[in-house]
Amino acid sequence: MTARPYHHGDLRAVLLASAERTLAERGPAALSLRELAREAGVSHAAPSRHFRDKTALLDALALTGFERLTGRMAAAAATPGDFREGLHAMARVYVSFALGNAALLDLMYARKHAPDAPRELTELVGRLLDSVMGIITEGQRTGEIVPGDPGVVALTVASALQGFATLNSGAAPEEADALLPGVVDVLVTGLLPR
Amino acid sequence: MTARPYHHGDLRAVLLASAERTLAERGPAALSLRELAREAGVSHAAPSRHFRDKTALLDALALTGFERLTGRMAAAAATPGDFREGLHAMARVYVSFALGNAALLDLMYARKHAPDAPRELTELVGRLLDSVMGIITEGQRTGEIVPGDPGVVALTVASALQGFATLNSGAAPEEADALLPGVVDVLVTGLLPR
DNA sequence: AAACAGATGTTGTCACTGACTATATTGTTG
DNA sequence: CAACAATATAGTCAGTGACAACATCTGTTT
Repeated sequence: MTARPYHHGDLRAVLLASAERTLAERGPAALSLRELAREAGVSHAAPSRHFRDKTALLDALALTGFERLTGRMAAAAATPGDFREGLHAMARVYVSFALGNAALLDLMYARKHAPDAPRELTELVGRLLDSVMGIITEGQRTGEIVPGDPGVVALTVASALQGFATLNSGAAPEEADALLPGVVDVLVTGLLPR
Repeated sequence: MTARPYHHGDLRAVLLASAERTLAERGPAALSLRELAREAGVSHAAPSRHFRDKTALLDALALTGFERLTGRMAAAAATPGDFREGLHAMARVYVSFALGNAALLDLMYARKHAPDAPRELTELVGRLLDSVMGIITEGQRTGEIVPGDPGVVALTVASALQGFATLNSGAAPEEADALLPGVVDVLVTGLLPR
């Protein structure tokens, strides 16, 4: 059979998958278009047919990352249970994604903040905040959560999750898992004595 | 006088300063040892006398960043006032550094989490957490803060600050300044109604 | 003061990279 | 089947990080 067909057939997807693996295993500096092409068994210029330049590939990678993360967060937000359970569930989802894809998450936010960031990226991040906002407004409706601007409350929660991930990246996952519930509870009850 | 002395005199410091400027203005991808050398007016191989390789320069840069940040945080922690004021002050310091040096902060944490991160980096980050821990234990001593593992409380605060910075990087600084006090207050009072 | 040694800087080179151009092959559609 | 778009190839260019060999400077020791 076709020992090596002229057309790869699925180059774009293969390049993205390969790039994500390299990113996770050897960091962003080790990511080279030419090496990706070699791994895919195509010529060094083939990737340019699917990504105008390296940045375009990174943007596409960041996009897939946000899509997956947003999907998981939306799913976690939709599972039944009281507010506190829901918050812990979302925290687990976010942090487990962040720690399991640390380099990718770095790239995601780095590209999002780039001056030439594509519109889709910022939109997806908005939807991510929406999923947090959802359980906040729901909790406020049932009286389980302090009233006030839900945007600020959601931002506080999202900030804590993202920051926790950044500060614990590189640490052993079990360690982070052990710390997370306590952090979420501090978030829930606040710093002031009750 | 010496039109261009053989010895630059201060190459290491100039390279670091130039690198930080380039990082802030054009991003990490635009950082090239050769360009730094050109800007400093030395040959392309001169930087290797001060930094074994590019990573060593980045590590040194990350180190200076943590030194400055840790210093400012310690100063903020030492200023008098009640707990809530102190917390707001530290939040302002951390976030203003983070937003004013977004690319550098990225680099700082990226290098800290690298498998070959130098020991000094992790030590400095520890001292940074200590400065947060300081006002927490002090607040607990005076009864202004909920008792419990101060490490977990400090981690929650630090996480929220770091995450806030990440989520608001790229936004206008005034916007972040407007949001931060509300976020800190949510952190202080918690999500549960009182 | 002369000699030395170590630090600092230079030139030259290598393999690798991202980007570009021109060309070849394939698949599709009228 | 012929035109056309999509996809891949080969070749090339300037820029890069790393390294090696050599040059110059500076401080110290004798």
